[in-house]
Amino acid sequence: MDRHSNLSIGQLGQATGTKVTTIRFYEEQSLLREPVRSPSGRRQYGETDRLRLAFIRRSRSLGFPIDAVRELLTLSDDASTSCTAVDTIARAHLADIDQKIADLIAMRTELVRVIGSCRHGTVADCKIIETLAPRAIS
Amino acid sequence: MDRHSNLSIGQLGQATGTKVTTIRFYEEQSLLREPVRSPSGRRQYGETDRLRLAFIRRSRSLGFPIDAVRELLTLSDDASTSCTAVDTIARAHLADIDQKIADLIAMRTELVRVIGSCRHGTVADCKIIETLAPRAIS
DNA sequence: CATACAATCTACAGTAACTGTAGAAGCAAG
DNA sequence: CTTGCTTCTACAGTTACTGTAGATTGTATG
Repeated sequence: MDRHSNLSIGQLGQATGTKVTTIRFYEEQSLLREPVRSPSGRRQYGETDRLRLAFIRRSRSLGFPIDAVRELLTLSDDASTSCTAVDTIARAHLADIDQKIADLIAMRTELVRVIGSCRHGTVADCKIIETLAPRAIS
Repeated sequence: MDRHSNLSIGQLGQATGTKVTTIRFYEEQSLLREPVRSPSGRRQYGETDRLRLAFIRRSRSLGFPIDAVRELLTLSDDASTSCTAVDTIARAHLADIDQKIADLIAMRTELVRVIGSCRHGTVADCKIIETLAPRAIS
């Protein structure tokens, strides 16, 4: 239908906000199929490729790891798949994100506590260093 | 004073919750000095090493990158350094963490929106896939 | 003492998801 | 024709470890 846009790798990159090297990387990872080549060996892409890459980029921007993106692509290629599989992947990823947020907040809380103890003297009685080192506490 | 504990690398690992390979890695990264060796070439650590490693582990658990830990160690080695340098590193790290949290929360918000649109049909009319792919939206 | 098993040694590959580089070749414009 | 940009392949570097192979050493038991 519409694969006649004939984009160079640079143009595809422009169109999707993707670096050229990253596109080649996705190809190597089999997220993108190997494109048609020009007589001199340059990659030529069409609208289908652009849409697929856009899908990949959007998934990645939501933090889905490459493996999950690969699964999502496979699922989306088969229109009869149950959407439940898609939902499962997305919820697993959400749980991951929640865990990361929780970890970072815990880290942050502790770090703020450490920073708050700084009295801006010399390191000799620096509370930050002391807090980091069990040495000076015990 | 107290460097006569003579710990094997395994014992040092036990004492600080660090894997043996990680300890060797820290040595390679010059976070830990090269320890004394036994006649047969095995590493022997003392209390000073244990404290230094504990400092590293605590810093790492707060998310300080290795380079920052290296700086903190250097600073803490010179008792006359101004604590301000330490404070600066810690605050920079805090800003980093805050940015990461903000990014994750934005991601999460968007992901929840995507997941919420799932009606559990087939992929053919899966809102998650649609949301990921610009194709079906336009 | 012999033997088995655990711990240690060095050196290197693998992880995640790219990014950057080198060196060669193609392509368009002046 | 030359300049300069894009593209090509192939490979190294990033972060902070983790795991593995193959060899050696130390320890405990029979």
